[in-house]
Amino acid sequence: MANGNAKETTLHQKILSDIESRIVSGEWQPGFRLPFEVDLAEQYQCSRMTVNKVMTQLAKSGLIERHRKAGSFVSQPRAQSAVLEIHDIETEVKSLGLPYAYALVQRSERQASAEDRRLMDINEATRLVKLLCVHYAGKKPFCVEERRINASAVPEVSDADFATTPPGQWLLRQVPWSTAEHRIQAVGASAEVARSLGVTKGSACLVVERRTWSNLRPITWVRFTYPGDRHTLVARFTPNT
Amino acid sequence: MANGNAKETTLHQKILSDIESRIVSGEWQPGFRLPFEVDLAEQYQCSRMTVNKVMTQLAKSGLIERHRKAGSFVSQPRAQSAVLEIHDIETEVKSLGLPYAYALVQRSERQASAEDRRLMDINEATRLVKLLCVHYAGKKPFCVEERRINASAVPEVSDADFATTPPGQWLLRQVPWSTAEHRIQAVGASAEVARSLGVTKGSACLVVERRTWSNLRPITWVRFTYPGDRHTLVARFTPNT
DNA sequence: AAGTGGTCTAGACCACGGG
DNA sequence: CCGTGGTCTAGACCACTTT
Repeated sequence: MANGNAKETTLHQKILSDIESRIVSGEWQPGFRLPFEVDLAEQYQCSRMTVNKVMTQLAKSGLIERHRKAGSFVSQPRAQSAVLEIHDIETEVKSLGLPYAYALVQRSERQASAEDRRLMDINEATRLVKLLCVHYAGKKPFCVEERRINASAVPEVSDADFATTPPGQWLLRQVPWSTAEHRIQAVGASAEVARSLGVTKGSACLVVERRTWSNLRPITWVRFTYPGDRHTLVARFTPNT
Repeated sequence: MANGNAKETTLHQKILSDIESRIVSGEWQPGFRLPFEVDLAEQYQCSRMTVNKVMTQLAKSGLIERHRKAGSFVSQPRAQSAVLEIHDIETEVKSLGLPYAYALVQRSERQASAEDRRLMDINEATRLVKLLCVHYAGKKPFCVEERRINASAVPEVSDADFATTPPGQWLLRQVPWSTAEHRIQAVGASAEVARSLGVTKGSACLVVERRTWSNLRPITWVRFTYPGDRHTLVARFTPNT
């Protein structure tokens, strides 16, 4: 049907893509009630568990909604949620085929200021390491990184040398798994950023801010500022998966 | 452990969050080999299928990697993938507590130009409807929408009246399920956009471009331009789900 | 009250891949 | 080879929700 050339291996994958294509092709419109699990099991000559696995997956992906006693229904299409891959800057630069370089511009350590507390949701007793770095692609500045690291949560940061290692990579080793929130905006370059990036003041820049927690503790806040004409974020969405 | 106050209901949920918290807390470091399914089933006093469900989910979320004969291992933390919710503009405006309004500025229909083909991956025989619209939050312009719709794939578009209904909502009803690719950039406002948005020319704007396919056919291309100081995209990431 | 999905079990067979 | 995960089954009981 509307299926490219996916190599169907397992039984539940076949059933999944079969039902999926009926939905995305419009054969089963939003609101349509799908056959019950027992009936599908009969149709596909398999056990109910196998069908259930498929239906559970379809429900998780948002393609159908399920209600006990009522049945399973094709969802009304809703707000799209796209997956945004946030890569490491070094990886990003190298995937462009350009040599990567990094420079630490400034470093300080002190108690959290009011501004810090606003950005990071921490109290004033918290110690912070603040960094300003520039990432280069070839000779050109690729982006500016402003970073705050919670030294109370990650005490090793006080001894860390960020002269050669970008703080993002260092943190990834210190705090393996985390939760993050990203904010994406367009802003005009400040005088300082414009100087670091080699662009004119006020020119459009893409700003990605990230706050990171681990075990519910704030770990780091970072703001990446990219020249607007040199960087694009890409996100993809498919009903599958 | 590091778990907030999630109300654990089912057995596999309990096992899942138990293992999850061991990983995110660092008790099980990246590279650590988890107990085998049979052993976990023994530990939790349940069947292997239940453990398998949990482990499969952990693998899908990227927290662990699994290899036959070798076992299951805590993953090395990789590039973060954050989920970006792309909302309908009307919903977005109303969620800010502001009255929503919409205006169609311009409409045309013709064969695809070279520029159109570059943006949409279509051939020159394709007919396109091109629209220019402005979305308002209260009295202020909220964003400008430039849109191209594939009239060969969605012939009903020729009769559609976009004077009162934004094309996004109309399309959602015509083409219920689709694949989309988003590109996010910062650009300086062009003279035309600046006029429509009531900002100064060259001021930073957030641009979200979306290409949409259904059944592998290109359906629509749209570019939303938001004043940079009035709009932020938010994306969240958690190891769960 | 009845029917549906949600969960769980105790098996089973197979394919992959490390030793 | 043979241990591991991947898949599948044919049951079972329960919770929820609509009737």
